[in-house]
Amino acid sequence: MPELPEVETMVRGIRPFVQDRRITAVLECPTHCRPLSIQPTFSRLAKGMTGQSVTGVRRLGKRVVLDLSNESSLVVEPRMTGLMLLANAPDLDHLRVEWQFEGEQEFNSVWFWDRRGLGTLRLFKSAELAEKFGPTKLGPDALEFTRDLWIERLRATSRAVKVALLDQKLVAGIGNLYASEILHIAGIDPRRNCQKLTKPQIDRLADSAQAVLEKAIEYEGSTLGDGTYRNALSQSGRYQNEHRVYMREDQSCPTCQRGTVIRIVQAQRSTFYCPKCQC
DNA sequence: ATTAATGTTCAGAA
DNA sequence: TTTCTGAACATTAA
Repeated sequence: MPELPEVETMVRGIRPFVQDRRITAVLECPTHCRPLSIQPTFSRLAKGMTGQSVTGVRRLGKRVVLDLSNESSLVVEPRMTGLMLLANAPDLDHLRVEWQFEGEQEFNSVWFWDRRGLGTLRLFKSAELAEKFGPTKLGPDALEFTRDLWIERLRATSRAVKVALLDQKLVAGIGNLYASEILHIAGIDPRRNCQKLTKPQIDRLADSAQAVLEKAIEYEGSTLGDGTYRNALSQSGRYQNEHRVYMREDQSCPTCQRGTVIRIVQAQRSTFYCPKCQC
């Protein structure tokens, strides 16, 4: 589930213990699970990272990027259940990779933990990275959007607005959970054709996206019922307590009180909304 | 005991 | 060209 707020929380959590520190070892954790997708291979990744310093830690859409002193970057894609941890892994069996750092501070390792194992780790040269995640592959970050950019990008497709919000080429960082929450606060029917969105609706969408994502970062993301998502210290997020529609099927609408939240399926994913006040 | 669902991405088909 | 479908995997709920 890690979407923009969760990945931003991971980046902020590990940055103080990773930035400007030298990597002394990269280790594959013992596990009974199938191996993760690591490119080019685990041993090449370990060789390319060991001895390097981390020059920066940043978020690229829903990915965590560690920039290294040798002009290469590690791209961590948590997908469904991946976590970047400084301590307190939920269990040992799903720990995948450990990076150890030089010196003695409060935390001296970072782990990648992934229960489902759909996450990926990739090491790129700077030039490859720029190409792989350039503007043709990844849209502008959701937090960087302006109203004009929303208008330009949404008007260019005829898909349902909920489906368009999940398109990382259109806008980077929004996933299934926050798409429903954003559209609810904006009062927009998730099935609405993007080309039929009015100017006031797009203005509301722009405001709502900004507000929801910023508040979710402040609350350190959403930890759902299965408790998978955790911050770098393995503590739960708090934004799930603010959810208005996501996973609240049959509950009354917090906006209009008249409607009941319903669940529909779009692009094979659940969408939650209030049919009374989202139109 | 099967089957469906759960967050994401991408290749390949329509 | 754009949009849709299914698969990658582990775990839980019905």
